[in-house]
Amino acid sequence: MATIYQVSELAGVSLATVSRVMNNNARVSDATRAKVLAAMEELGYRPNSIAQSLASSRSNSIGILVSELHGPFYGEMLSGIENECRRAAKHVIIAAGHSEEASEKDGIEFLISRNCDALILHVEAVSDDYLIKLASGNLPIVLINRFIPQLADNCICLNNELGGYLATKNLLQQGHTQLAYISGPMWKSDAKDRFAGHLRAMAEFGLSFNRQLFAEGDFQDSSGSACMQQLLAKKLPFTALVCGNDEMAAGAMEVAREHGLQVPQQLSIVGFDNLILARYIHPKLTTIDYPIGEMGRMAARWVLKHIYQQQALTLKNVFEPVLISRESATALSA
Amino acid sequence: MATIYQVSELAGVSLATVSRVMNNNARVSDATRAKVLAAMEELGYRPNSIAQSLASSRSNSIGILVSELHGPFYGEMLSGIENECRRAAKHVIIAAGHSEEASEKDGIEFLISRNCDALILHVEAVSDDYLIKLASGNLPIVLINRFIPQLADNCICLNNELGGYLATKNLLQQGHTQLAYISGPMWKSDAKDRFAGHLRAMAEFGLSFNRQLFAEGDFQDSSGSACMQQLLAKKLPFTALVCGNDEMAAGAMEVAREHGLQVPQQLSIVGFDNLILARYIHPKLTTIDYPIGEMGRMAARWVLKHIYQQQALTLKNVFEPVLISRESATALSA
DNA sequence: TAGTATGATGTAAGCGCTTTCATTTATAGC
DNA sequence: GCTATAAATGAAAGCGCTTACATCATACTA
Repeated sequence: MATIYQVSELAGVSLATVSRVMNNNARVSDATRAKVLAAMEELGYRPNSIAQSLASSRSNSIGILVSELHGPFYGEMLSGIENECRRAAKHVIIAAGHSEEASEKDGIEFLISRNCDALILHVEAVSDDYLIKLASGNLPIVLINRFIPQLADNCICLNNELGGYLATKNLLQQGHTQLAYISGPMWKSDAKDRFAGHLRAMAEFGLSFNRQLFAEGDFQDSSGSACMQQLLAKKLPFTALVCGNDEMAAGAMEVAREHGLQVPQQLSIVGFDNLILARYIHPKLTTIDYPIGEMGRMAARWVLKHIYQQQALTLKNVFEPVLISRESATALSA
Repeated sequence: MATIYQVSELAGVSLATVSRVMNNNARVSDATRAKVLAAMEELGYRPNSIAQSLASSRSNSIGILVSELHGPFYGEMLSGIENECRRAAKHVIIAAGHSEEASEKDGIEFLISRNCDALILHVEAVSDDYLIKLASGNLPIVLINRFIPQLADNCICLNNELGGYLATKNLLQQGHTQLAYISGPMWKSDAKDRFAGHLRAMAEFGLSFNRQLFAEGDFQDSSGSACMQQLLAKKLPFTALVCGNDEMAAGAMEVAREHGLQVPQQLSIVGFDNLILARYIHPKLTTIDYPIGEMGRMAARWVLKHIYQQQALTLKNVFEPVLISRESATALSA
């Protein structure tokens, strides 16, 4: 592999000049630039990014921490980030946190030791204080799907409350009055916010929340099934079900089917996230769109703008969810 | 951030000694080692991986190229790889190739410029020759889901032919004799191999292949739907359908439903890959398991063994698929 | 006891770049 | 043509490590 030294020799200029044309910041005459470029071409020169990093104390890499690499959600997010970074010739280093405090901290440590220029984190288990302290260091971080007032500018999130509101309102507008709710784990802020939105919509329609028709799952499809079993076991009537996410909705729908309930004729179901699977299950799931790919892209842009000085980019911190109306929720037939 | 120099000063030893205890290869007396460790601890020293890489010309990072970051398939694979690498404190740099030749080459270039110690590639569009040439350089590569005889040792793949055989045989054993086939794009070796397996099973049962009941899609669910439409339009009878992958099976199943065909009572369907979605669609899809996560892990192990000298690891190059029997395929009722 | 392995440590030369500062060369004003 | 100023280029000092190679004790051999 050719080095900058060989290029400089072939072009008949100094190292410094070659470096300048690479980073095309300082002024280099057109003639010299052409010579250097020709030499690079001839040698098939490719800069050694490690050496660049060491010399410039900038690794051009962005650390990403997600809960899991598999599953329908994070892939979308990574895809958005990678896309944006690649264009800017930055690279991503990825670690998984598995929604566990120790593991998340571990992953962050790992990324730090890798000399990332910035971190994009989708963390759930770690405390606000930890993050605030982390952010006060000299390594910039951006948080996806988590809002911490002190770090507001660094947070890219979805208005989960509005999403919960929209999901519920949709059902209410179609005449449903007996709604059940399967929530994600209430210690997660998104689960809590979605539920808050539900409550707001209920109140707006003059309906009171019935604790009997509420169950708390863990965002997995299996817990959707389990919660649905619980709900059904109570023998209380309800004509609509709103779920904290699509996966639990899928699990719940299956149980409904097993109990001979027709969806949506006898039971309307709405999910949240608009995962791919929402289109695959039958009937197709009405849900709330969570533009996670777009949000990943935005996080990457945040970094490009703040760390790599790409001033032209415009940023957006909070995304508004929209209802995706499909087949699983319909008007209540008299 | 403390540097090795400060550690050496505090411990009262030379740089070299500190470096030795970090890499604990050379012999250092226990007393000295303890002093150094204490100094590191006191300073909260963390080695600068960039500097290590430059000095040792080893980046401790492994480049991964997948077709897409999103979607149900690659996430699983990445997860397997990350898992294995993380344990060994290696990191992964990820790029997407989008199943296009230019883009794949581009991604590979990108990874090379990032000084990866090895590459794990899931490529589709690039030619065998290109890969052979690439492999002959000094950057080791391992190929997932692609078999090139000259590079046999570097290939981790699934016996797709056997998978196709198993899928079809399952139907045949249940009494079906009129089978339709929706294939992936025949220029992809996995699609071709799966189809070859289908043919072998058919032949084994003394059945001849009917070109009229064959359609070629692109592995996406929409093409599964389109192919199913074509097949149905021909008005030829068939009681079972084997699909090149789960996504196309899902698309096809939906069209079947729209045409009033009961699955599996009137039409048995089998997919391939055993994606998560296979469990979500209704009826649950009978399919062939593709242990892509395990294969990703194996690719990582290959690298750990060959590049980072972890001799203890045992490797496996070809994986055997197994049939996952669920609800979408049943015996032909007389 | 000198002679020689052997183990523990130190010295210093890079790894391939970036970047400051000094120097040279071109441009302009008079 | 000569100085004042700006633009282009070069020299060289790192960035924080690894790793020959050199050095120095210490332990063993004959």
